[in-house]
Amino acid sequence: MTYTLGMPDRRARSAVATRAAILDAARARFGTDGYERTTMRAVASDVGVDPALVVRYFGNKESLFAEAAEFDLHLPDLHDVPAKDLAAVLMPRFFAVWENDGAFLPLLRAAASSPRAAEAMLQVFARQVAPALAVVTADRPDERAALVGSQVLGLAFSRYVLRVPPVANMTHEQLMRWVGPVLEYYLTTEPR
Amino acid sequence: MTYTLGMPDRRARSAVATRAAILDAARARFGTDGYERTTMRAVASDVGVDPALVVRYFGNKESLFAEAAEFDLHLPDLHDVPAKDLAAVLMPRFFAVWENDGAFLPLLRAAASSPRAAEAMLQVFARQVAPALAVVTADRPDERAALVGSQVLGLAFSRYVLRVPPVANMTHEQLMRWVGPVLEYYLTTEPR
DNA sequence: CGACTAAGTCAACAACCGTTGACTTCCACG
DNA sequence: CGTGGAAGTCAACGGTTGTTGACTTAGTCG
Repeated sequence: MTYTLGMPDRRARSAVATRAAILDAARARFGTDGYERTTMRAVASDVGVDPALVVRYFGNKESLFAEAAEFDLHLPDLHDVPAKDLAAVLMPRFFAVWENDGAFLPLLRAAASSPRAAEAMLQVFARQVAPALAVVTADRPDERAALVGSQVLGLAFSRYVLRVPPVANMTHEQLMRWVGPVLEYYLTTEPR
Repeated sequence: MTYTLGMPDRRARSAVATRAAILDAARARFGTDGYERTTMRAVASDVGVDPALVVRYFGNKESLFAEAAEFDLHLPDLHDVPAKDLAAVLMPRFFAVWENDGAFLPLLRAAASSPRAAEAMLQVFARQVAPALAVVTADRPDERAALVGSQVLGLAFSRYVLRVPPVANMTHEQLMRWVGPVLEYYLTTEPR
Protein backbone atom coordinates (compact mmCIF):
# COMPACT_ATOMS: atom_id res chain seq x y z
CA MET A 1 0.00 0.00 0.00
CA THR A 2 2.51 2.57 -1.09
CA TYR A 3 0.13 4.43 -3.39
CA THR A 4 -2.53 6.63 -1.92
CA LEU A 5 -3.13 8.46 -5.16
CA GLY A 6 -5.99 6.84 -7.02
CA MET A 7 -6.60 4.56 -4.08
CA PRO A 8 -9.90 5.65 -2.53
CA ASP A 9 -10.23 5.28 1.19
CA ARG A 10 -13.19 3.77 2.96
CA ARG A 11 -15.18 6.98 2.75
CA ALA A 12 -14.61 7.27 -0.97
CA ARG A 13 -15.56 3.65 -1.52
CA SER A 14 -18.76 4.04 0.44
CA ALA A 15 -19.40 7.18 -1.57
CA VAL A 16 -19.43 5.43 -4.93
CA ALA A 17 -21.48 2.66 -3.36
CA THR A 18 -24.22 5.03 -2.24
CA ARG A 19 -24.02 6.75 -5.61
CA ALA A 20 -24.67 3.42 -7.28
CA ALA A 21 -27.45 2.69 -4.81
CA ILE A 22 -29.09 6.00 -5.66
CA LEU A 23 -28.85 5.20 -9.35
CA ASP A 24 -30.46 1.81 -8.79
CA ALA A 25 -33.28 3.30 -6.77
CA ALA A 26 -33.79 5.97 -9.42
CA ARG A 27 -34.01 3.33 -12.14
CA ALA A 28 -36.61 1.43 -10.18
CA ARG A 29 -38.68 4.53 -9.44
CA PHE A 30 -38.51 5.92 -12.96
CA GLY A 31 -39.42 2.50 -14.29
CA THR A 32 -42.53 2.00 -12.21
CA ASP A 33 -43.75 5.56 -11.66
CA GLY A 34 -42.50 7.40 -14.74
CA TYR A 35 -40.59 10.66 -14.76
CA GLU A 36 -43.06 13.12 -13.27
CA ARG A 37 -44.34 11.00 -10.41
CA THR A 38 -40.83 10.02 -9.39
CA THR A 39 -39.63 12.44 -6.72
CA MET A 40 -36.09 13.12 -5.59
CA ARG A 41 -37.31 12.69 -2.04
CA ALA A 42 -38.66 9.22 -2.78
CA VAL A 43 -35.43 8.11 -4.43
CA ALA A 44 -33.42 9.44 -1.50
CA SER A 45 -35.75 7.79 0.97
CA ASP A 46 -35.38 4.43 -0.79
CA VAL A 47 -31.64 4.56 -0.18
CA GLY A 48 -32.07 5.98 3.32
CA VAL A 49 -30.32 9.19 2.47
CA ASP A 50 -31.01 12.91 2.41
CA PRO A 51 -32.53 14.36 -0.80
CA ALA A 52 -29.75 16.92 -0.89
CA LEU A 53 -27.24 14.14 -1.43
CA VAL A 54 -29.00 13.05 -4.59
CA VAL A 55 -28.71 16.47 -6.18
CA ARG A 56 -25.13 16.69 -4.86
CA TYR A 57 -24.21 13.58 -6.87
CA PHE A 58 -26.33 14.05 -9.96
CA GLY A 59 -26.87 17.79 -10.26
CA ASN A 60 -30.61 17.76 -10.81
CA LYS A 61 -33.55 15.51 -11.59
CA GLU A 62 -33.14 15.69 -15.36
CA SER A 63 -29.48 14.64 -15.22
CA LEU A 64 -30.35 11.85 -12.83
CA PHE A 65 -32.91 10.59 -15.32
CA ALA A 66 -30.47 10.88 -18.21
CA GLU A 67 -27.93 8.75 -16.37
CA ALA A 68 -30.57 6.26 -15.23
CA ALA A 69 -31.83 5.88 -18.81
CA GLU A 70 -28.42 5.08 -20.30
CA PHE A 71 -28.08 1.48 -21.35
CA ASP A 72 -26.88 -0.99 -23.87
CA LEU A 73 -29.17 -3.59 -25.44
CA HIS A 74 -26.24 -5.99 -25.95
CA LEU A 75 -27.82 -7.37 -29.09
CA PRO A 76 -25.93 -10.42 -30.35
CA ASP A 77 -24.34 -10.77 -33.76
CA LEU A 78 -26.91 -12.37 -36.05
CA HIS A 79 -24.60 -13.13 -38.95
CA ASP A 80 -24.55 -16.90 -38.59
CA VAL A 81 -28.03 -17.37 -37.16
CA PRO A 82 -30.37 -19.29 -39.48
CA ALA A 83 -33.76 -17.72 -40.11
CA LYS A 84 -35.58 -20.39 -38.10
CA ASP A 85 -33.58 -19.55 -34.98
CA LEU A 86 -33.85 -15.76 -35.10
CA ALA A 87 -36.72 -15.56 -32.65
CA ALA A 88 -35.05 -18.00 -30.28
CA VAL A 89 -32.04 -15.71 -30.15
CA LEU A 90 -33.85 -12.37 -30.01
CA MET A 91 -36.65 -13.06 -27.57
CA PRO A 92 -34.42 -13.93 -24.58
CA ARG A 93 -32.68 -10.59 -25.06
CA PHE A 94 -36.10 -8.96 -25.10
CA PHE A 95 -37.00 -10.46 -21.74
CA ALA A 96 -33.62 -9.65 -20.27
CA VAL A 97 -33.78 -6.01 -21.27
CA TRP A 98 -37.33 -5.42 -20.10
CA GLU A 99 -37.43 -7.56 -16.99
CA ASN A 100 -34.04 -7.99 -15.38
CA ASP A 101 -32.23 -4.92 -16.54
CA GLY A 102 -35.13 -2.58 -16.07
CA ALA A 103 -33.41 0.37 -17.68
CA PHE A 104 -35.63 0.43 -20.72
CA LEU A 105 -38.97 0.93 -19.02
CA PRO A 106 -38.24 4.47 -17.79
CA LEU A 107 -37.38 5.52 -21.31
CA LEU A 108 -40.53 3.98 -22.77
CA ARG A 109 -42.71 5.65 -20.17
CA ALA A 110 -41.04 9.01 -20.61
CA ALA A 111 -41.02 8.83 -24.40
CA ALA A 112 -44.81 8.85 -24.47
CA SER A 113 -45.06 12.40 -23.17
CA SER A 114 -41.59 13.86 -23.69
CA PRO A 115 -40.24 14.61 -27.18
CA ARG A 116 -36.69 14.50 -25.83
CA ALA A 117 -37.14 11.02 -24.44
CA ALA A 118 -38.80 9.98 -27.68
CA GLU A 119 -35.78 11.23 -29.59
CA ALA A 120 -33.46 9.31 -27.26
CA MET A 121 -35.45 6.16 -27.87
CA LEU A 122 -35.28 6.70 -31.62
CA GLN A 123 -31.51 6.94 -31.33
CA VAL A 124 -31.36 3.63 -29.49
CA PHE A 125 -33.41 2.08 -32.26
CA ALA A 126 -31.29 3.60 -35.03
CA ARG A 127 -27.91 2.86 -33.42
CA GLN A 128 -28.51 -0.56 -31.90
CA VAL A 129 -31.63 -2.30 -33.15
CA ALA A 130 -31.59 -1.42 -36.84
CA PRO A 131 -27.91 -2.27 -37.42
CA ALA A 132 -28.18 -5.55 -35.56
CA LEU A 133 -31.19 -6.63 -37.62
CA ALA A 134 -29.81 -5.35 -40.92
CA VAL A 135 -27.44 -8.29 -41.28
CA VAL A 136 -30.31 -10.78 -41.66
CA THR A 137 -32.73 -8.78 -43.80
CA ALA A 138 -32.47 -9.20 -47.53
CA ASP A 139 -34.36 -6.15 -48.78
CA ARG A 140 -35.81 -2.99 -47.23
CA PRO A 141 -33.94 -3.48 -43.94
CA ASP A 142 -35.24 -0.23 -42.42
CA GLU A 143 -38.87 -1.17 -42.94
CA ARG A 144 -38.34 -4.66 -41.57
CA ALA A 145 -36.43 -3.44 -38.53
CA ALA A 146 -39.09 -0.83 -37.76
CA LEU A 147 -41.85 -3.45 -38.01
CA VAL A 148 -39.99 -5.76 -35.64
CA GLY A 149 -39.56 -2.77 -33.37
CA SER A 150 -43.28 -2.02 -33.46
CA GLN A 151 -44.19 -5.56 -32.42
CA VAL A 152 -41.55 -5.64 -29.69
CA LEU A 153 -42.54 -2.23 -28.37
CA GLY A 154 -46.20 -3.14 -28.38
CA LEU A 155 -45.50 -6.34 -26.54
CA ALA A 156 -43.49 -4.44 -23.91
CA PHE A 157 -46.22 -1.84 -23.54
CA SER A 158 -48.93 -4.47 -23.16
CA ARG A 159 -46.98 -6.69 -20.81
CA TYR A 160 -45.02 -4.29 -18.62
CA VAL A 161 -46.92 -1.00 -18.73
CA LEU A 162 -50.58 -1.85 -19.32
CA ARG A 163 -50.27 -5.35 -17.89
CA VAL A 164 -52.95 -6.79 -20.16
CA PRO A 165 -53.85 -9.96 -18.27
CA PRO A 166 -53.25 -12.69 -20.85
CA VAL A 167 -50.03 -11.23 -22.21
CA ALA A 168 -48.72 -10.19 -18.79
CA ASN A 169 -49.22 -13.65 -17.35
CA MET A 170 -47.87 -15.79 -20.16
CA THR A 171 -44.53 -17.52 -19.72
CA HIS A 172 -41.48 -16.75 -21.78
CA GLU A 173 -41.94 -19.91 -23.81
CA GLN A 174 -45.61 -19.30 -24.54
CA LEU A 175 -44.86 -15.77 -25.69
CA MET A 176 -41.97 -16.96 -27.81
CA ARG A 177 -44.19 -19.47 -29.57
CA TRP A 178 -46.72 -16.78 -30.45
CA VAL A 179 -44.44 -13.89 -31.34
CA GLY A 180 -41.49 -15.81 -32.76
CA PRO A 181 -43.09 -16.50 -36.15
CA VAL A 182 -44.06 -12.85 -36.45
CA LEU A 183 -40.50 -11.63 -35.96
CA GLU A 184 -39.28 -14.23 -38.42
CA TYR A 185 -41.96 -13.11 -40.89
CA TYR A 186 -41.04 -9.43 -40.59
CA LEU A 187 -37.34 -10.16 -41.04
CA THR A 188 -37.30 -12.73 -43.81
CA THR A 189 -40.62 -13.23 -45.57
CA GLU A 190 -41.86 -11.27 -48.56
CA PRO A 191 -45.23 -9.62 -47.92
CA ARG A 192 -48.03 -10.19 -50.35
CA MET B 1 -92.78 29.06 -25.35
CA THR B 2 -95.16 27.68 -22.79
CA TYR B 3 -92.68 25.24 -21.29
CA THR B 4 -89.82 26.58 -19.20
CA LEU B 5 -89.19 23.25 -17.56
CA GLY B 6 -86.47 21.35 -19.41
CA MET B 7 -85.94 24.33 -21.67
CA PRO B 8 -82.51 25.71 -20.76
CA ASP B 9 -82.13 29.45 -20.99
CA ARG B 10 -79.16 31.24 -22.49
CA ARG B 11 -77.15 30.84 -19.33
CA ALA B 12 -77.74 27.11 -19.20
CA ARG B 13 -76.86 26.70 -22.87
CA SER B 14 -73.65 28.65 -22.50
CA ALA B 15 -72.92 26.56 -19.44
CA VAL B 16 -72.96 23.29 -21.38
CA ALA B 17 -70.95 24.99 -24.12
CA THR B 18 -68.15 25.99 -21.75
CA ARG B 19 -68.34 22.56 -20.19
CA ALA B 20 -67.77 21.04 -23.61
CA ALA B 21 -64.98 23.52 -24.29
CA ILE B 22 -63.28 22.53 -21.05
CA LEU B 23 -63.58 18.87 -22.03
CA ASP B 24 -62.01 19.57 -25.42
CA ALA B 25 -59.15 21.50 -23.89
CA ALA B 26 -58.61 18.73 -21.37
CA ARG B 27 -58.45 16.13 -24.14
CA ALA B 28 -55.86 18.17 -26.00
CA ARG B 29 -53.74 18.77 -22.90
CA PHE B 30 -53.88 15.18 -21.70
CA GLY B 31 -53.00 14.08 -25.22
CA THR B 32 -49.88 16.14 -25.62
CA ASP B 33 -48.62 16.44 -22.04
CA GLY B 34 -49.87 13.28 -20.36
CA TYR B 35 -51.77 13.11 -17.08
CA GLU B 36 -49.28 14.42 -14.54
CA ARG B 37 -47.97 17.34 -16.55
CA THR B 38 -51.48 18.48 -17.39
CA THR B 39 -52.62 21.04 -14.83
CA MET B 40 -56.12 22.17 -14.03
CA ARG B 41 -54.88 25.73 -14.35
CA ALA B 42 -53.61 25.14 -17.88
CA VAL B 43 -56.89 23.57 -18.99
CA ALA B 44 -58.86 26.44 -17.47
CA SER B 45 -56.54 28.98 -19.06
CA ASP B 46 -56.99 27.38 -22.50
CA VAL B 47 -60.73 28.01 -22.26
CA GLY B 48 -60.23 31.43 -20.65
CA VAL B 49 -61.91 30.44 -17.45
CA ASP B 50 -61.15 30.18 -13.75
CA PRO B 51 -59.63 26.91 -12.50
CA ALA B 52 -62.35 26.72 -9.88
CA LEU B 53 -64.93 26.36 -12.63
CA VAL B 54 -63.23 23.24 -13.92
CA VAL B 55 -63.49 21.51 -10.57
CA ARG B 56 -67.03 22.83 -10.22
CA TYR B 57 -68.04 21.01 -13.41
CA PHE B 58 -65.93 17.88 -13.13
CA GLY B 59 -65.31 17.38 -9.43
CA ASN B 60 -61.59 16.81 -9.56
CA LYS B 61 -58.72 16.12 -11.91
CA GLU B 62 -59.21 12.37 -11.90
CA SER B 63 -62.87 12.64 -12.90
CA LEU B 64 -62.03 15.17 -15.58
CA PHE B 65 -59.55 12.75 -17.06
CA ALA B 66 -61.98 9.85 -16.83
CA GLU B 67 -64.57 11.80 -18.81
CA ALA B 68 -61.99 13.05 -21.31
CA ALA B 69 -60.80 9.50 -21.92
CA GLU B 70 -64.22 8.06 -22.71
CA PHE B 71 -64.77 7.09 -26.31
CA ASP B 72 -66.06 4.43 -28.62
CA LEU B 73 -63.91 2.50 -31.10
CA HIS B 74 -66.92 1.62 -33.26
CA LEU B 75 -65.51 -1.77 -34.08
CA PRO B 76 -67.60 -3.54 -36.73
CA ASP B 77 -69.32 -6.87 -36.33
CA LEU B 78 -66.93 -9.57 -37.54
CA HIS B 79 -69.37 -12.46 -37.59
CA ASP B 80 -69.59 -12.88 -41.34
CA VAL B 81 -66.08 -11.76 -42.24
CA PRO B 82 -63.94 -14.53 -43.75
CA ALA B 83 -60.49 -14.98 -42.23
CA LYS B 84 -58.74 -13.65 -45.33
CA ASP B 85 -60.57 -10.33 -45.08
CA LEU B 86 -60.13 -9.68 -41.35
CA ALA B 87 -57.16 -7.36 -41.78
CA ALA B 88 -58.86 -5.47 -44.59
CA VAL B 89 -61.75 -4.75 -42.25
CA LEU B 90 -59.77 -4.02 -39.09
CA MET B 91 -56.93 -1.87 -40.39
CA PRO B 92 -59.11 0.97 -41.74
CA ARG B 93 -60.70 1.25 -38.32
CA PHE B 94 -57.20 1.39 -36.84
CA PHE B 95 -56.25 4.33 -39.05
CA ALA B 96 -59.53 6.09 -38.41
CA VAL B 97 -59.24 5.84 -34.64
CA TRP B 98 -55.62 6.94 -34.44
CA GLU B 99 -55.53 9.55 -37.17
CA ASN B 100 -58.91 11.19 -37.70
CA ASP B 101 -60.59 10.71 -34.38
CA GLY B 102 -57.63 11.59 -32.26
CA ALA B 103 -59.24 10.68 -28.98
CA PHE B 104 -57.17 7.57 -28.51
CA LEU B 105 -53.74 9.16 -28.67
CA PRO B 106 -54.22 11.11 -25.42
CA LEU B 107 -55.09 7.91 -23.61
CA LEU B 108 -52.04 6.09 -24.95
CA ARG B 109 -49.72 8.92 -23.94
CA ALA B 110 -51.24 9.23 -20.51
CA ALA B 111 -51.34 5.48 -19.92
CA ALA B 112 -47.55 5.33 -20.06
CA SER B 113 -47.10 7.38 -16.91
CA SER B 114 -50.42 7.15 -15.10
CA PRO B 115 -51.87 3.98 -13.60
CA ARG B 116 -55.32 5.56 -13.83
CA ALA B 117 -55.00 6.04 -17.56
CA ALA B 118 -53.56 2.55 -17.94
CA GLU B 119 -56.59 1.16 -16.15
CA ALA B 120 -58.91 3.14 -18.42
CA MET B 121 -57.14 1.76 -21.46
CA LEU B 122 -57.42 -1.76 -20.12
CA GLN B 123 -61.17 -1.23 -19.78
CA VAL B 124 -61.43 -0.15 -23.42
CA PHE B 125 -59.59 -3.27 -24.44
CA ALA B 126 -61.68 -5.57 -22.27
CA ARG B 127 -65.06 -4.02 -23.17
CA GLN B 128 -64.60 -3.27 -26.87
CA VAL B 129 -61.59 -4.94 -28.47
CA ALA B 130 -61.72 -8.36 -26.85
CA PRO B 131 -65.46 -8.94 -27.39
CA ALA B 132 -65.28 -7.79 -31.01
CA LEU B 133 -62.42 -10.15 -31.77
CA ALA B 134 -63.83 -13.04 -29.79
CA VAL B 135 -66.36 -13.89 -32.50
CA VAL B 136 -63.66 -14.89 -34.97
CA THR B 137 -61.20 -16.70 -32.69
CA ALA B 138 -61.58 -20.41 -32.34
CA ASP B 139 -59.65 -21.09 -29.16
CA ARG B 140 -57.98 -18.98 -26.45
CA PRO B 141 -59.77 -15.79 -27.52
CA ASP B 142 -58.24 -13.70 -24.73
CA GLU B 143 -54.70 -14.57 -25.69
CA ARG B 144 -55.32 -13.92 -29.35
CA ALA B 145 -57.06 -10.61 -28.72
CA ALA B 146 -54.27 -9.45 -26.45
CA LEU B 147 -51.65 -10.33 -29.04
CA VAL B 148 -53.52 -8.42 -31.73
CA GLY B 149 -53.71 -5.56 -29.26
CA SER B 150 -49.99 -5.66 -28.65
CA GLN B 151 -49.20 -5.40 -32.38
CA VAL B 152 -51.74 -2.65 -32.91
CA LEU B 153 -50.54 -0.70 -29.89
CA GLY B 154 -46.91 -1.05 -30.89
CA LEU B 155 -47.71 0.14 -34.39
CA ALA B 156 -49.53 3.17 -32.99
CA PHE B 157 -46.67 3.95 -30.62
CA SER B 158 -44.07 3.66 -33.36
CA ARG B 159 -46.04 5.58 -35.96
CA TYR B 160 -47.83 8.29 -33.99
CA VAL B 161 -45.78 8.79 -30.82
CA LEU B 162 -42.18 7.89 -31.65
CA ARG B 163 -42.59 8.53 -35.38
CA VAL B 164 -40.06 5.92 -36.40
CA PRO B 165 -39.22 7.06 -39.94
CA PRO B 166 -40.05 3.99 -42.06
CA VAL B 167 -43.25 3.11 -40.22
CA ALA B 168 -44.38 6.73 -39.87
CA ASN B 169 -43.99 7.40 -43.60
CA MET B 170 -45.56 4.28 -45.03
CA THR B 171 -48.96 4.49 -46.70
CA HIS B 172 -52.05 2.78 -45.39
CA GLU B 173 -51.83 0.12 -48.09
CA GLN B 174 -48.16 -0.63 -47.48
CA LEU B 175 -48.78 -0.99 -43.75
CA MET B 176 -51.80 -3.16 -44.37
CA ARG B 177 -49.76 -5.50 -46.53
CA TRP B 178 -47.13 -5.92 -43.84
CA VAL B 179 -49.32 -6.09 -40.73
CA GLY B 180 -52.40 -7.74 -42.19
CA PRO B 181 -50.95 -11.27 -42.23
CA VAL B 182 -49.83 -10.85 -38.63
CA LEU B 183 -53.31 -9.96 -37.40
CA GLU B 184 -54.74 -12.84 -39.39
CA TYR B 185 -52.11 -15.15 -37.88
CA TYR B 186 -52.83 -14.06 -34.32
CA LEU B 187 -56.57 -14.46 -34.79
CA THR B 188 -56.85 -17.72 -36.71
CA THR B 189 -53.62 -19.71 -36.97
CA GLU B 190 -52.38 -22.27 -34.50
CA PRO B 191 -48.91 -21.44 -33.15
CA ARG B 192 -46.23 -24.07 -33.30
C1' DC C 1 -88.53 46.80 -9.76
C1' DG C 2 -86.64 43.29 -6.73
C1' DA C 3 -85.76 38.77 -5.33
C1' DC C 4 -83.85 34.33 -6.93
C1' DT C 5 -80.62 31.43 -8.94
C1' DA C 6 -77.19 29.81 -12.00
C1' DA C 7 -72.49 31.05 -13.95
C1' DG C 8 -68.32 32.37 -12.93
C1' DT C 9 -64.47 34.79 -10.20
C1' DC C 10 -61.36 35.59 -6.42
C1' DA C 11 -58.11 34.82 -2.95
C1' DA C 12 -56.32 31.61 -0.24
C1' DC C 13 -55.29 27.04 1.86
C1' DA C 14 -52.29 23.07 2.73
C1' DA C 15 -49.32 20.02 0.62
C1' DC C 16 -45.63 18.87 -2.11
C1' DC C 17 -41.97 19.69 -5.34
C1' DG C 18 -36.82 20.60 -6.76
C1' DT C 19 -33.09 22.91 -5.17
C1' DT C 20 -29.87 25.59 -2.19
C1' DG C 21 -26.38 26.79 1.21
C1' DA C 22 -24.80 26.41 5.71
C1' DC C 23 -23.89 23.08 9.12
C1' DT C 24 -22.29 18.59 11.36
C1' DT C 25 -19.77 14.26 11.55
C1' DC C 26 -15.92 11.58 11.09
C1' DC C 27 -12.08 9.37 9.00
C1' DA C 28 -7.23 9.81 7.18
C1' DC C 29 -2.97 11.72 7.32
C1' DG C 30 0.92 14.97 8.49
C1' DC D 1 -2.85 15.28 18.35
C1' DG D 2 -5.27 18.25 15.46
C1' DT D 3 -6.41 19.75 11.14
C1' DG D 4 -8.29 19.41 6.51
C1' DG D 5 -11.57 17.68 3.66
C1' DA D 6 -14.96 14.53 2.11
C1' DA D 7 -19.70 12.40 3.21
C1' DG D 8 -23.81 13.44 4.58
C1' DT D 9 -27.59 16.15 7.17
C1' DC D 10 -30.59 19.99 8.18
C1' DA D 11 -33.78 23.53 7.60
C1' DA D 12 -35.50 26.46 4.59
C1' DC D 13 -36.49 28.92 0.06
C1' DG D 14 -39.58 29.91 -3.81
C1' DG D 15 -42.73 27.96 -6.77
C1' DT D 16 -46.56 25.07 -8.28
C1' DT D 17 -50.32 22.05 -7.59
C1' DG D 18 -55.30 20.53 -6.58
C1' DT D 19 -58.95 22.09 -4.13
C1' DT D 20 -62.04 25.01 -1.27
C1' DG D 21 -65.45 28.44 0.23
C1' DA D 22 -67.00 32.95 0.02
C1' DC D 23 -67.95 36.46 -3.15
C1' DT D 24 -69.61 38.87 -7.57
C1' DT D 25 -72.12 39.11 -11.88
C1' DA D 26 -76.02 38.80 -14.71
C1' DG D 27 -80.08 36.94 -16.73
C1' DT D 28 -85.11 35.60 -15.52
C1' DC D 29 -89.47 35.82 -13.72
C1' DG D 30 -93.16 37.03 -10.37
